Amino acid sequence: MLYPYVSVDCVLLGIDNERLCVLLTERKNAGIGITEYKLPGSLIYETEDLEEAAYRVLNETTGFKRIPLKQFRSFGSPSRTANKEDVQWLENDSQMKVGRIVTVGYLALCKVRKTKPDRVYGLSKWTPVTQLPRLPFDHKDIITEATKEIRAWIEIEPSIVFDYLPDKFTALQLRRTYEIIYNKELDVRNFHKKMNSLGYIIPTHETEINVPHRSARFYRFDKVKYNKLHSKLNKA
Amino acid sequence: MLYPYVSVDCVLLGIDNERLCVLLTERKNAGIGITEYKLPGSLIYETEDLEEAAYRVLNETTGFKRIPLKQFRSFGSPSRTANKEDVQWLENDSQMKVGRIVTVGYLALCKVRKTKPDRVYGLSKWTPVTQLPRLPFDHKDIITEATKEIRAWIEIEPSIVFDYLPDKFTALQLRRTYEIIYNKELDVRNFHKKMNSLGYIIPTHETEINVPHRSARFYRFDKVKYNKLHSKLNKA
DNA sequence: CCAAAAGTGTTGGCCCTACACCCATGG
DNA sequence: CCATGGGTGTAGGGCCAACACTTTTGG
Repeated sequence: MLYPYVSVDCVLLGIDNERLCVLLTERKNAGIGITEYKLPGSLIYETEDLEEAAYRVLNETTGFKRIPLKQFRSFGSPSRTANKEDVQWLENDSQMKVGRIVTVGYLALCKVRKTKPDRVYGLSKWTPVTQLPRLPFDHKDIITEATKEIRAWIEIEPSIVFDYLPDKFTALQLRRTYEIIYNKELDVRNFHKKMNSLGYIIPTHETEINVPHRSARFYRFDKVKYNKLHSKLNKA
Repeated sequence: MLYPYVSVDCVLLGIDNERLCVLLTERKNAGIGITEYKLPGSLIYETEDLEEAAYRVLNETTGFKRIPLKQFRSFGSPSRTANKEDVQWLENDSQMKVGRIVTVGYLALCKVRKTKPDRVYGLSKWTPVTQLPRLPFDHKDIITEATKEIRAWIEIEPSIVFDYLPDKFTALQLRRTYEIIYNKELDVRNFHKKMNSLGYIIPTHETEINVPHRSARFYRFDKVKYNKLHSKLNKA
């Protein structure tokens, strides 16, 4: 049974074509010939924890099950449901009468390529955060808050960027990720130095092939070493 | 009209007798001769924003109106309301039937002395976070999360410590505040240097009187200078 | 004169920044 | 041979941490 007072919304961020993008899902039943988008989200079930609901949405939308999702803020203005069209759509979709809804925002950085269209949510689409379409409720505000939050989160838990990257990645890919998220250029040499000094980014013996320039080395993220280094910090 | 699905809880932290303390309010109607405590909190009203509700609770409990309150996390486990006694009390108190409740946690650092007992909330009591009594729902978890959060918040917005301190304060008072919140000793000389280098902590010409040792200078927090310094950071 | 806290400078290490050149590869 | 990105070292500045003594005041 759905609990029609509280929802979760997931802001899934990824990088596509050198732009920071957010995953939007198609609104089903928006009307004939009309395609509208929204943040992936759902009313919670009566017996479901908030985090559980967020992981359900993540999985239904992307197929991912275990990437770290962070609760970053709740949104509860009574005027969230001021737009009658939005409420109407939600009532159709959930088959419930809804009044005011407080929503809990969750955030993740994840791979753009691997997401898939889904039975539950319909088509989804990675959209640059600078080119958002009209969105229902206060979804634009939620996205704005989420993009601010992601930087703070990466500083606390740098490992989340490796959920976004492929298992083997080049120094350039990692650098670009930081450049796009922080929206500034980073010095190549300093970046290499820092990367090598961390101890948990391990050079492999594989390199790129078939590139029209010197081939880049692939690196991998060593989770075990990372965890050891970070568990020490907690004690200090 | 109360909205019996969502509540706010305020974790008001302060320092008393060299210990980090949290404000707990008396549960009214707990039973004859029994004194029970809880976090100051309330169901939200139907037309009230979350932040509005949090400020209402702050004001009703402490008389403070404008100190910065930060939303830090929501708690929504279905088992929050597992304890029937807690639910019973809440139903008595609110005169409403309640089932599951999602609560939004707010956090502030504030002055211990100036709080006052209140008509709405009954007596309140500053209690060391290491000596909490039995608390209803998941209030202990909420306090634990809040004490973790306060450090991160001070780093982002150092001005909040001055809401806790009196208008004129000594270097020792400020240092003790940091020592207690971060739970480690700070070097006196380095602390003075840092304090003087910030530019928004202004020495006054007043000093302590009637102390059995060299009297300390009072400092004040210059909000205007602070804001100027910080608005530059936002642009960079 | 004693106890208690106030106040004050210097040094070394670490980390961050800025900056320029040669290397490997495919076309 | 050229275009493209890969990969490397050094020097200066700022910030933090460590460290000890003299001053003031009340009792």
